Amino acid sequence: MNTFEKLYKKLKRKYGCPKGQWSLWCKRPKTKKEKEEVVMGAILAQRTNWKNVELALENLRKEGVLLIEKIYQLKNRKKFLEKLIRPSGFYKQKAKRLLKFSEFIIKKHKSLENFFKQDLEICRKELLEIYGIGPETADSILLYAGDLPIFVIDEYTRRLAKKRKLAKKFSYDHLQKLFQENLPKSFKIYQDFHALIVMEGKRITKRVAN
DNA sequence: ACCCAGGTGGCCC
DNA sequence: GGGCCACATGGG
Repeated sequence: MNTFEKLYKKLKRKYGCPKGQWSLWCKRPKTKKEKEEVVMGAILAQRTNWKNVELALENLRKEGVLLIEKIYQLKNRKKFLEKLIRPSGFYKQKAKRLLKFSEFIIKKHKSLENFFKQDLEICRKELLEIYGIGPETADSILLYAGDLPIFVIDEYTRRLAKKRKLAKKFSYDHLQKLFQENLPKSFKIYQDFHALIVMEGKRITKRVAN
């Protein structure tokens, strides 16, 4: 067993099953509706506290628009969408991003399901071409909504890699390659491992703050 | 009254 | 390829 696998086992023993947000994100299989909720969450979570994302998701749910098709229909009611997602911060940008994403899915692929029928590489390339979708958001969507084997690199992963000296370079592509080369190519392991890294990261942040 | 949080795009060199 | 900035809210 290599360093990465050992770390995974260790965190797994420490935290057990994914909790909170991760109980949905790591759920298998997910319904169509749940997958769409994961996508919205991934966009709203950019540079924001998960607690604030939940407030925004709750507003969308109450209005019955926590679906890609429904968001697309709000294209002429941008102010309304902005109001709903306000708690997640950067709400004007994020409203634009949700609309751009929905427009892409509906116009080009009809549904999220159809979109995921393509090869992983094609899916990723198309996601990165959408305004407001960078590598982390794209990979979160592929891994947690699409159940596709691609490892997500975020700030917590980067910090952990530095702390444990898992790498010499810490660019997104390099770290992603490193994690993937040292783990079995399994979306289930990638989903769990990344969730565990975030759970561990939050615990440490909290401890330092106290 | 600060400071922080799963990023991204635009601009500059 | 990398550095700096804007974007905005809720909670400690």
